[in-house]
Order: sequence, then C-alpha cells, then structure tokens
Amino acid sequence: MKRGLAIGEVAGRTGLAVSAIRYYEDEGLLTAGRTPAGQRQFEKADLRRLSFIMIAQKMGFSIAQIRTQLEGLPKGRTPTAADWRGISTRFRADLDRRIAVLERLRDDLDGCIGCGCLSLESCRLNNPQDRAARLGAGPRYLMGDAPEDARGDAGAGEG
Amino acid sequence: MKRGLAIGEVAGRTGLAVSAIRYYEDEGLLTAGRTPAGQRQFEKADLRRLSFIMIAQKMGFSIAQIRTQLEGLPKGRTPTAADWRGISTRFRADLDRRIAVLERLRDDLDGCIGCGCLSLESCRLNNPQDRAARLGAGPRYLMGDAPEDARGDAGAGEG
DNA sequence: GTGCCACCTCAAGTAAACTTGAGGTCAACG
DNA sequence: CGTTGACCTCAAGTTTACTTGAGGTGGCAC
Repeated sequence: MKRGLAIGEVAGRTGLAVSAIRYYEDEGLLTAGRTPAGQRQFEKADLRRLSFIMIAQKMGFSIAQIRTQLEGLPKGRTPTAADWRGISTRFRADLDRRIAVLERLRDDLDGCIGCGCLSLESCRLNNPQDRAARLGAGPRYLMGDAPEDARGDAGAGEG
Repeated sequence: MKRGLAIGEVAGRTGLAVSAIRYYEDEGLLTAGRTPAGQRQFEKADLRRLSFIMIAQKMGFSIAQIRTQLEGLPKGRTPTAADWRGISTRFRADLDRRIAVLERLRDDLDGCIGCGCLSLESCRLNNPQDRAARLGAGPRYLMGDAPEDARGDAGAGEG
C-alpha cells in the first residue's frame, strides 16, 4: 500500500520537471526515500512541500530562502496542518511587505507621471539615488534594498 | 561648458558600478558620446535614463524588457518630460498588474492559513497544479505564468 | 530473453546580469 | 619626466536555477 510515488509521478502531479525535483533534493529542499534499487520514493507530503516551493518561488523567494523557511518544519514526522499554518503566516507577512513596496513605488510613479520627471530634482523616485551617491559604495540599491549600514533610512524622501 | 559626465561620475551619482553602466551600454540601454581619446561622455539625460533602468529593475523587468520600453523614447533628441510621461504610464499599468497578482496570491494564501492545507484537495493554491498536471508538459507554471496554449484558463479555481 | 522506458549519477551547459582580470592608453600632478 | 589614477577593450568568471547529455541499471511487456 505505502508504495510511495516515483519521481515521474510527482513531476506529473506538480507540473515540475523531473530534473527540477532532483535539483531541489540536491539543494536540501526535500528528502526522498529510496527503493532497494535506488529509485526515489516520494510521499504525498512531498507534493505539499513542492507546492510550497513553487508558490514561494512565485513570490520571488530564492532557493536558499525557501530552504530556510522549510527548516521551520519538523524533521522527523510529516508536517501537520498547524505546521504549515505557522509557515504560511510568516509568508503572508512577507507578501504584505512586498505588496506595500510595490504600492509605494506605484504611488511615487503616479507623482512622477504628474510631473513627467522620473528623475528631476524634486522627484521622490530620484532622491534615493542622490542618497546612494552620498553613501558612496555598493552596487545597486534603490528602494528597500539598502546596504547594511543604510537601513532604517531608505524610506521616503526627506522633503 | 558642455563637457559631459565621465563614467565614474555617473557611477557616483547613480550608485551603479562602472562595469554595470558599461554593460548597459553594451546592451543598448543607452548610448554615450566619446571624447577624442575614446572615453565615454554622458549627459544629464543619461542619469534620468539610468534612473528609469534602476526603477524598472526594482519592478522585476528584465534588461530586454527595459530595452523595449526605452525604444519608446526618441532617438535623436533628449527625451522630454512628456516622453517620460508616456513611458511611465505604461509602466504603471504593469505595476498594477503585478500588484493584483500578488494580492490574489495573498488572498489565496489567507484561505490556506485558515484551513492549514496549502496543498490539500480543495485548496485554491493547489488546484492550478492539478491543472498543470493535466495540461501535461512545460517546466514550471502555476499562476498567470501559464504556457501559451493554456492562457485564459489559468485563473481562479473552478469551485 | 531482449527491448524499451523510467530511473540513476555526474558533469557540463544555459541564461541573465553583472563583475573581475589582463593588458593597454591618456591626462594631470609633482 | 615619470607615475599614479581613471579610463579603455575583450575575455573569462560568478551566481541562480535549472536543463541536457553521457553512460549505466532495473523491471515489465512481448
């Protein structure tokens, strides 16, 4: 009865490529059992795990971040609904943050459509760059992605 | 007077790396003049252009997409406020679309936090995968990223 | 019993967006 | 006059998230 799912089956059910699933296992996002012959054996819970991975990627999380999130799940036993609920809640908070960033970007852009500047002196979308210039180094950082020592100040323009 | 800006100066003002600016030029996102000695000479308008590029990247546009957007700007002359306004408007529409996608994701996730499933039979976040499985091929597609022939059907769950 | 398909591993390739390095030029500073 | 420092080109390296290919095993169908 408890035969488990072959990788091809999992691929079919999730829409993922077989190679992607193997890759995720290599990356430690999930662990598959093995048949005596060495073939991977997945459980239903792994489908859930893969669902989570796919959704998280949609949201823009990297593999490394997803791995971290998944570490919040129990190792030995199959995660319960409550386990997933905990992880989803953290997730939701992040999603809210992302939406907020985009909305602020949109609002700023609205201001810029009004003035047509996009980069003129008084533009709020522009200011962060001036600040970036003053901070000196760093590759690219503009909104919310400020380097370590610039946190807490990367918000709205100073006026 | 009209000396133009050296690449290092532009880098300092935008917060971009010199190498990144050169890369953007290679990619055709902007064009720099040259001094007799072959050094790049930028104009103020290029700062605006780079602002646009940075903002667009924040929004998740690829270089190729940004290039396309920028092709909407006049070639010969310096873009006017109106030129930027046109481009920004298109931009805003895309931004709205992205926000909407994330919001739907959030709403679906809310439903899942309620039931704690994230991947159980009735979950709306899960269903798209089932559909994906039925559609057969393709690498990863889950929400809105449906392959060509699956468009128009990849929306909300059926029940 | 043999042929095919799904599976295995491991290495290398791919695309995007850059960075880094090698080797060389040019202008200013002392 | 020489030596920094900013700039140049071109090639190769880096990271992320996979895919592709080579070479090999295991099992079910005929």
